[in-house]
Amino acid sequence: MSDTAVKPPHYLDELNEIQRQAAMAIKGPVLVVAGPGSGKTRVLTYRIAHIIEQGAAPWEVLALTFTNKAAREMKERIEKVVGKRAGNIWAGTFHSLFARILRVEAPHIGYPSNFTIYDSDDTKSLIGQIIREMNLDKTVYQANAIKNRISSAKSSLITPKLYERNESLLAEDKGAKMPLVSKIYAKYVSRCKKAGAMDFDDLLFRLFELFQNHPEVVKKYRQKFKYVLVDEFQDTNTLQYAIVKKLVMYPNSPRNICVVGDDAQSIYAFRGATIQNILDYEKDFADFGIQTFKLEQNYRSTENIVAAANAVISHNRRQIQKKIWSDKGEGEKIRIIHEMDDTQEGKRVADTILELKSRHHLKNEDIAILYRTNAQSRIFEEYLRRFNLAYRVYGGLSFYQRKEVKDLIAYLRLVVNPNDEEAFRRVINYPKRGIGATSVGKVIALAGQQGIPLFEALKHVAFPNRTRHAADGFIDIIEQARAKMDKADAYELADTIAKRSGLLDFLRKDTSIEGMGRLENFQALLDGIKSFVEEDTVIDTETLPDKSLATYLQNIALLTDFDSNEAKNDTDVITLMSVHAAKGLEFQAVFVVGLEEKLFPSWMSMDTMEGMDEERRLFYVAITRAERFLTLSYANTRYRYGKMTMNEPSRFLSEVPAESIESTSHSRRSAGHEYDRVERQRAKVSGITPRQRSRGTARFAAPKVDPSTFKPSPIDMIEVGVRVMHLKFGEGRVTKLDGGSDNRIASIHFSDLAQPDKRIMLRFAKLQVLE
DNA sequence: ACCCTGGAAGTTTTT
DNA sequence: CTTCCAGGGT
Repeated sequence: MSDTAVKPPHYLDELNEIQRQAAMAIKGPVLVVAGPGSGKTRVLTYRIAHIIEQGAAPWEVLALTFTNKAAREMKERIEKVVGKRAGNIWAGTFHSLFARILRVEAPHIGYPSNFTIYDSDDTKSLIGQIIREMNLDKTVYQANAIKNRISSAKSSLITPKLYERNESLLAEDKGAKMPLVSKIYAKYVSRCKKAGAMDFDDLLFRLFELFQNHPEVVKKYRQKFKYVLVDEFQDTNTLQYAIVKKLVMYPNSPRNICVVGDDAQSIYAFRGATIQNILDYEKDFADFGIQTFKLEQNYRSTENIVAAANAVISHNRRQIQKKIWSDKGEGEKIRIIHEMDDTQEGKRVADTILELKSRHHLKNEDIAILYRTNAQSRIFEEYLRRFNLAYRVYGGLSFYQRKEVKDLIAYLRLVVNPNDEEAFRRVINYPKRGIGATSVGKVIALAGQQGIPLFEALKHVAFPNRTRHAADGFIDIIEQARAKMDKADAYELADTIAKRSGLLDFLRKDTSIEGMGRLENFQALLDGIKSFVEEDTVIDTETLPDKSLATYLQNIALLTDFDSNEAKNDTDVITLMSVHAAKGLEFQAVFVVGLEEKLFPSWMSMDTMEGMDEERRLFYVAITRAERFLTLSYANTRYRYGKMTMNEPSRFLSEVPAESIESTSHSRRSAGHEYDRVERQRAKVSGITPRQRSRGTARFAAPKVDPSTFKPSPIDMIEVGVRVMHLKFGEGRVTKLDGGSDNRIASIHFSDLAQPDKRIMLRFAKLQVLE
């Protein structure tokens, strides 16, 4: 290259050669195959920055991600390069960006622009309602199962009409003794439409329909979005890819599209995702000069971890060839923890966390516990609390799914969209106002007869006087708020409703601990609405981000647990989450727990090859979250629905190469800590398991320390002469200290023991100083 | 119309 | 072990 060549802009200097090529190839179709920790996000962000630096307007860039968090991070990083303009990039989740488009275009397909978004609970409840109305046996027609079937039909572009004609789907339903699923599907769709509501899948499906049937609309967006990027492409479903194609595949299109993905990390097949999309993509764009880049250097993990990951994934057959490597040095070996039961697994993990923290100066935020099912978090929470380790559980119930929060939101939804059936049913008699099941039945009957919305029917049903009065009161609350909708902002409306509906008073009356918690959440919701109103968001020139209630509701409908503002308060905490939720994250130390057959891999997936492969990819995702320390754990028995179950160790454990595994004190053969061996021995003798004893049911040889109040003191509090408490040895006095600062050893006299003098390494021991 | 209670059923993974 | 719901009593 001559010396007159332009030096690449500075932000590109932060990329390696192949990353830079991928970032700079902004014209034409691009496929980036990105292994874990290979700087995928970095490439995407600098690529977008580059696109803008090369002259494109921010709003001409469409970047589709799977989580709000990923989108937010991306925007923040782009902002560092191109400044405030980054705010105008269309970066967000499929669902949120499509909702934004639909907000404008919905009238084209017979929806109001203030349509409601039904979340999973709404969907499930409506399906349940339909099943009840059809007088079907709900133990046969399970709402959840049907919801999944409808969801996957939509994700494969199958309308109710197509469903009815699809022999194989019908046969499957018959086989499952549910021949009427197609009928339920049809009813469900028409009820959603009548309610002016879209479920999560509709946000994609309806947009596709819109693009399909309204050429002038799709044309508008084709012209607008000159650059399209898709993150986590392996997790897109048929429908999502179909929409993306609608946007970039048309005559004379520049086809400036870049998809980034890793087939080995595809973990959402259950939701219709298919790596077939990657293969199709290569085929679809083959004639248009597709460029493929493989990012194979892992900057995240040590060589041991990468080697383990490679070995594990090699058990899967179909995959895009690549060799992930790291130059971070061999690093620590992988530890395996084997315990007798789930309780001990919990304790041992907490134990190991303490040890890691003191030995390697890790902070809580460097540590994560990952499990296959959310239900597993409990035991770990219990022990982390006992050991005084701060943590946060992600997943499970998000803030916006809590009852007290949903109740107020239902009122607000009804104000914005009086046809919203689910919101109506939720609050028509909550708090109790004397409109019971019989009355609601009348409303539903009338609405059905006359084909009018429930809220409309409520006005016209002939009720007894007392009920009529109650109904009028309810109608009044909603309609007064609606009348003020144009003038008042979201907070004013919400505040009024909170008071007038009686929700606030109702919550205030409950003075139990849980009740106060609920009130707190309720207030937090109001505060949240207030800050939504007051917050200065970057003004988007196209889709006016107003402070209206409708906008607020749309925003929160697509938030997950990850996005709640609670998370910001507690910073230095250990992360507990499902493996699915951990995708895209990284931690210094990772614990993958519950590695047993039927749990991880899940029993639901074990009967098919595809299912097993997906579980293995899930395991691959789990172990590649770790930067330096990886611990895998399993237990022989585990409580499920209150009864004990026995499990074999997960097959995945045996797929981890032996040379990556620490073999000294924690090998698979080793039964565990000294403490636990003692416990088990005692159990054998007394017939009492450690589990029972730790619950305080036994009086035998139990330590005199109550583990639930035991709080280990910091090491530097321990001095000669100090009285201390030890979990297993009881009370003692420090007689001597020696060893260097990193390696101090205390001699302690425990008067209750047969052999009272112990020497204890302080960095491992947990001692509580007694005042 | 509302409250209480006993029995049954349920847990993959998520936007 | 929880959560949900139906059915009976008030």
